[in-house]
Amino acid sequence: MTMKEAYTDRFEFSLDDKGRLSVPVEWRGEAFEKRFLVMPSSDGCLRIYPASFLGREMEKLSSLGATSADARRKSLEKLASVIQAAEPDQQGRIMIREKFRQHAGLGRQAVLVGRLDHFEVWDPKKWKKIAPPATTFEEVAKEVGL
Amino acid sequence: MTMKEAYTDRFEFSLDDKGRLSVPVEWRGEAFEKRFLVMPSSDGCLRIYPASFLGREMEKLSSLGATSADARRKSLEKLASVIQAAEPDQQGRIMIREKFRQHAGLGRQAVLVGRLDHFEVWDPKKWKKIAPPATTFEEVAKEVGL
DNA sequence: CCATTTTTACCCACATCTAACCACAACGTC
DNA sequence: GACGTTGTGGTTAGATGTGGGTAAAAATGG
Repeated sequence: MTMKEAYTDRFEFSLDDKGRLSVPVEWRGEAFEKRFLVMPSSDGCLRIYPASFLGREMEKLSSLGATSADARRKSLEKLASVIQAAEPDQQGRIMIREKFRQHAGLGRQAVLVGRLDHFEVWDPKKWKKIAPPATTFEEVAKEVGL
Repeated sequence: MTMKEAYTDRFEFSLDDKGRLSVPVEWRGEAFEKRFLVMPSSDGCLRIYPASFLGREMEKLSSLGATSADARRKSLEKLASVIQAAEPDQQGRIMIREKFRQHAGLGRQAVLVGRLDHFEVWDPKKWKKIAPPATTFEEVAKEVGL
């Protein structure tokens, strides 16, 4: 797998009454994909992956034993039923359906959090509650063993 | 792993009110990367790594068992959310967002400290307090056993 | 099948911010 | 001195985030 560029940093942007959300210019380069999948997350945010995510998952299926692939396929099919595809308009915004905004409790503001191969969208209040209080390099280095 | 060139020496440069900081010409050669990751450090400075750092870490993930990769991924994702990517302008300066300047307590001056595969950015006052007093080659040679 | 309402995509407008450009003093080299 | 480089500071054209209008498309309902 070739990694091009990673989603990093945090941004706070506004959602207009049409449900449009700007994707930060930092995540718009040639190395980034221009099509996304919006999925509800169990921790109360939205996870937004590059569209190629599904293709990769489906490829993984074919390199799996028939029995274990079957269970995975069922799970993926379940996931597919709650995924919204989204493509930015010419201003770089993606439209997030109301169903999804509701899931994340989104109002007029949203926090976008970079997570390497994808990013998350949070309601600012929720984010403040669950955000780690100043993540640092050393903290993670210890956990990961750099 | 191919080591190209190492970040060495110390420099004191100024930060303008736009948050721009010159990268020393000593660290600008062809052998150095032209894209950086700015990360907050727990000792109150900023750690600045070549951008390839993240790519290498992500590749390590894919060559790991699914279970142990999961915990590592979570940690790396946490780190990603507090990383700012930065690219020098045509004068060789990188823009450091206010969020990060605040973390390091940076004013109009900054000390840049070479750390082999990365460098650190310090507020001059903080640096004076923690700076090691005049290390010499022989001293370190004894410790390391050169 | 057509009429009506709702939704969506495209376009334009605009304030703010950024990045490219220019300028220049300090320094070092030839 | 003439020249180029480096660090530093401003100016400005263009990009960016945001809002709204409108026409096309889709959904809904006879």
